[in-house]
Amino acid sequence: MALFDCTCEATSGHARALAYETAHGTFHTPMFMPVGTSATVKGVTTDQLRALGSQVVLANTYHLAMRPGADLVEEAGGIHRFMNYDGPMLTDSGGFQVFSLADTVKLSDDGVTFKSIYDGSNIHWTPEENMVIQQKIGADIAMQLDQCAPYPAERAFVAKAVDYSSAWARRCLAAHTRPDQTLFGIVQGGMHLDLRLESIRRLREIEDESLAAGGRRFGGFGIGGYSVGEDHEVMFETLGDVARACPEDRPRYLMGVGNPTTLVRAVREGVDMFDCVLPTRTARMGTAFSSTGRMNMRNAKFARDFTPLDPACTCPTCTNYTRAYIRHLVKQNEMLGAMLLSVHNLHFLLDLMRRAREAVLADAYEDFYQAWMNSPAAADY
RNA sequence: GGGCGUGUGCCCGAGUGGUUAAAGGGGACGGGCUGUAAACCCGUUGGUUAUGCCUACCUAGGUUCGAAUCCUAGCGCGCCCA
Repeated sequence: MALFDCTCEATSGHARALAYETAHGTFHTPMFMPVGTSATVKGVTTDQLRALGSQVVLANTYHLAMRPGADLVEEAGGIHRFMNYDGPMLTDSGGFQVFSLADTVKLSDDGVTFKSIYDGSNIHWTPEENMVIQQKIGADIAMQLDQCAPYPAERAFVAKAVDYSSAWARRCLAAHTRPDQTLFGIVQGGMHLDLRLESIRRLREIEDESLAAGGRRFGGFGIGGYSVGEDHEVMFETLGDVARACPEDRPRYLMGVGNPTTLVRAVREGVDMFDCVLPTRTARMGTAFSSTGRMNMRNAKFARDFTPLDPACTCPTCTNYTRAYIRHLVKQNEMLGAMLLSVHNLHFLLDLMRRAREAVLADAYEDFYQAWMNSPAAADY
């Protein structure tokens, strides 16, 4: 396989099992990607990530550009060497910060202006400048600069977000040159199917033009702007049509979604990749994912429960520690509690997608889906 | 033995006549977290036969229309003097 080749190994209904070649190894879908915003998956070492079977790990362009700075990461030998992770990596462009830090952001046709959360300074990025930064950081996959619209939002506002995002997609693709890195486009359009399809149409047009001019194409399609406050059912009204309108020969990446049931459903709609802070953030806050549903480890009912966190789980946390101990750590605000739960929650989602992949390879995804939806956990996520 | 100070809800602690079932922390209990400004945020936290009633600011008396708040005595604790 050549760099960035994408092979479809199997399908089962709309669900797919892909193999995708990067300079740091091949990753296989369906897949969940742990989020390591500031060049660290909080509380988890890269050795542990490897042992958990983590494939792609995310980092964030906005945060790394502010601290420690893209030049420093480049000087360190790139993001992989800097954080000691030799697997595939992906950087989000900062598009999510256009949403999450909206109060400090100004948009224009020429890009985005942030007020740094670190020191209050103003940072202006054109799409080209964003590409320069992401290429210095050096992840295997860069995301285009985009605008993630909130929900609810006026249709005109969402349409404008599509305009900005597609204009910036064109400029990002033209500016992206690093040979060992690929660039994903991002679909916007909120909960409006016509805007979503228009967004996809423009991305395909942009890469057709690029290819015709001897340029590159997108390595995959990010589906952004979901999970921004809407009910899950609202997302599923359009997600399947959106996913399947994306090119069939490349990964479809539903950005920012980590709810287990949502993952199982989205794979059935043809989505291949996911990332989310949910497993690690909820872990730090004391919540565990389990085969029987969510467990708030602060709850008094676990005080004298000397059984494993999830008896059905094989992760290091579940094989070595009890609920009572983890509750004690969480209640005392001991950092080990957050670390053990982070490992467990990541294992839960990584393993869920591993089993989803096996089901696709066996052309039995519908059975896997039904089994999950009928499990005690499904209703709890 | 004498002087001065102090005693508040599970804990610490504010309050020094009425708007006080009593600020604020902590703890406890519960909830939330979705391309990470989050080891964070939000509730509840005297009892009850509950738009009321009861019990409560060391104890017992007292002043007052009204006291956690003022007075007296006792008890506990702290510091200083002997």
